[in-house]
Amino acid sequence: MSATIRDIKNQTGLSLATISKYLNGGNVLPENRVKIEAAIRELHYEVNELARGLVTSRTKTVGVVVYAVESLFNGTLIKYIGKALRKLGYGLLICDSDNDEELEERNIRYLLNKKVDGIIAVPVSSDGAFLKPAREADVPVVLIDRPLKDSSCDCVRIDNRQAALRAVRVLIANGHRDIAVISSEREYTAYERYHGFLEAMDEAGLSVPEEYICLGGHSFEGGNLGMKRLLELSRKPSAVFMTNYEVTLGAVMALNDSGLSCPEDISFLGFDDLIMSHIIKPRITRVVQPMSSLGEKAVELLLNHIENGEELMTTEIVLGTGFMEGDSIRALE
Amino acid sequence: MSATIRDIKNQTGLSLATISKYLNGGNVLPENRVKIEAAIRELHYEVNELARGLVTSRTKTVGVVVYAVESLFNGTLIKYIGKALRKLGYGLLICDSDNDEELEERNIRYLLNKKVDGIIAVPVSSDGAFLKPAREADVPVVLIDRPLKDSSCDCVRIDNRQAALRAVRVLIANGHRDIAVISSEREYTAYERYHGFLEAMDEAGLSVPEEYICLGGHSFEGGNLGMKRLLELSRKPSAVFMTNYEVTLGAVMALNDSGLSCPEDISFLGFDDLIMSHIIKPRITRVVQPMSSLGEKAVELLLNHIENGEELMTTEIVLGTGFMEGDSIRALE
DNA sequence: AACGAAGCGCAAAACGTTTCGCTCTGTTAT
DNA sequence: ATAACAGAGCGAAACGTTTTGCGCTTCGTT
Repeated sequence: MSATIRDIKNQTGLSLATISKYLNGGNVLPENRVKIEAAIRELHYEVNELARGLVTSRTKTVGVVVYAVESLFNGTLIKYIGKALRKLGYGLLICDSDNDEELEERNIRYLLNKKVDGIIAVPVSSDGAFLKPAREADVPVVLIDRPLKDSSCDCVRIDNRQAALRAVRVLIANGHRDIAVISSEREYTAYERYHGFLEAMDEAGLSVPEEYICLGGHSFEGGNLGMKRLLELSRKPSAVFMTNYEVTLGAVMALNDSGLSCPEDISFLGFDDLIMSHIIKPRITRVVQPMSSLGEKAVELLLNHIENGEELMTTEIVLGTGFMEGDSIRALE
Repeated sequence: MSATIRDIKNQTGLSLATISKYLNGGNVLPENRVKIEAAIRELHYEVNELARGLVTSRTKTVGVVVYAVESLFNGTLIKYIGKALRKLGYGLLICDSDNDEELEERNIRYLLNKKVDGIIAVPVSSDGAFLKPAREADVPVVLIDRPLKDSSCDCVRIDNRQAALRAVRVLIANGHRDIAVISSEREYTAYERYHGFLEAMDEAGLSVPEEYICLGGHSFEGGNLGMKRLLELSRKPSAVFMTNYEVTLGAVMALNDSGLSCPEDISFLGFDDLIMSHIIKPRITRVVQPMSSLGEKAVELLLNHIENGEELMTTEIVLGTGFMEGDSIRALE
């Protein structure tokens, strides 16, 4: 069908080795370079990556495993990862784990079978077992957003606890004392942000009544139900901290249903700055993650392993977060 | 590193051909089958897809090109496409065209170079030029959502015009006469839905004043600005039809900013049933697309081409739409 | 008992690259 | 002038599969 390196050989009279050398950036005599380039243009030659991969055992493809591909957080991440990867000539093979640990492990195996050069994951599991096949095959892995329990894998993330701590301080500085939190204990990010909240409260000498703590899951439902519960309390909090995008949305919806309004009746502090945050009224004051950097740094880290084979030790990159002021926090007295 | 078919050969004493035949589902003597299976288990053998691909020129990988990977519509589609594909042993290589026709064409070329067996696209372009390289390489393509101008490529989509027509009829049946539309003329889907709207109005003998027609783009901004303009009119419409998800969101936000409310002051008819629709209050009455079927049918169609080489003629699958009642339409008697 | 067909196995040739070890040419340092 | 050496090219062997054509058995039929 399409031209092969052998056709170039026939056309130029050079050997396969020389042409291959040219293709891979080696030095060839200027006259030969000209010949080869002419032949390539003429025959529309393109390297067959499959054949190349077979001998180099490198496919210029990385696998990306996410817990849910339709989540905006992951979609945004995938966009940046893809962009960075393509710039370097790599493609990305996507796998959706559907929040299922078993599927996640199968995905890893699948990608290894496809001979990806590396894997980037936003994992479901926090326990490294699912990465065992990758380690055995010596394929580098970089995690985003969620490190392993034992930190035994490279990871790019934010300092969730610190980000939450600082944000909650703002709430306190605005005079709020009765602050509730809607989060979860299961997911790593949720747990950290929740504990950042507790730390801020503790630091300010404020106590958090049991009923102000809603750990119903880092999901739309979690946020929705949590908020409903809070609004039914006889002594309502003056402010609520919601620890991710979905929870924030769910909570906003619950508020809308209740007839109360923000920030008049209750103040909101949210997390993540994805599309929705702009359209909701009032604009939620929130912690924002550096989405593009998360993706780019992960790619950078992974390619260091792939191309330079850096095996030194596992590195963890912690990026700074931003804070976006909205109109959802009312200053008390 | 890992075991090859040659190791199986040594272990079993059979020839490569026999083992290969077994691997590909051919008939082998029961005793040999047992030997091979034992060896495979023992050596943890797995087919090297690269080598297989080199000789069969099939990679069991399909390329997916979308105009924007972070869009919820595409993310949802990718989830279903991926699921269907994996069931059949195929993987998916994702490319984001970033709404850029030139990048879209480069993406196609890239995928061909990666030797994908087929391509599924939610295209930016409506002109088939970008598919030329795929046609030349004889790689099947299936489009989703947006057919080509000349219908020269397989496509899975809904009947946009019909869906809009029916939906707008509901508005009219509720007593609305002064109906505005926020849409676009550039994108195929927008254009069709807009014309479905016009058809419904025409059918009912209603005229649409110029200023009720906002064609500012199928985007969040388009919806937002369109709605703002409508709300500034001295004679406001009693209802507005918004022709996709982003437009709907933008319009809802504009309404929120205005102090008016839905459905008391104005009625809404939206399009697409993605997460957001649930959290917005009031719940928008809307047209819903069969997201999972769109993805699954596209995969089915593509695999027909890949595995059976069906070349008959281009087929177009048109799926039915649903209608989700919300509380955003006020009945004017 | 002979014969053709069917079933199964084998060796070898592909697929399109990269890489290894070698030769050749020409240049620099002694 | 010569030894040493760097630069560039070459042929051949690899990478791990599938596929093709052919030969051997075995079985059922006449």
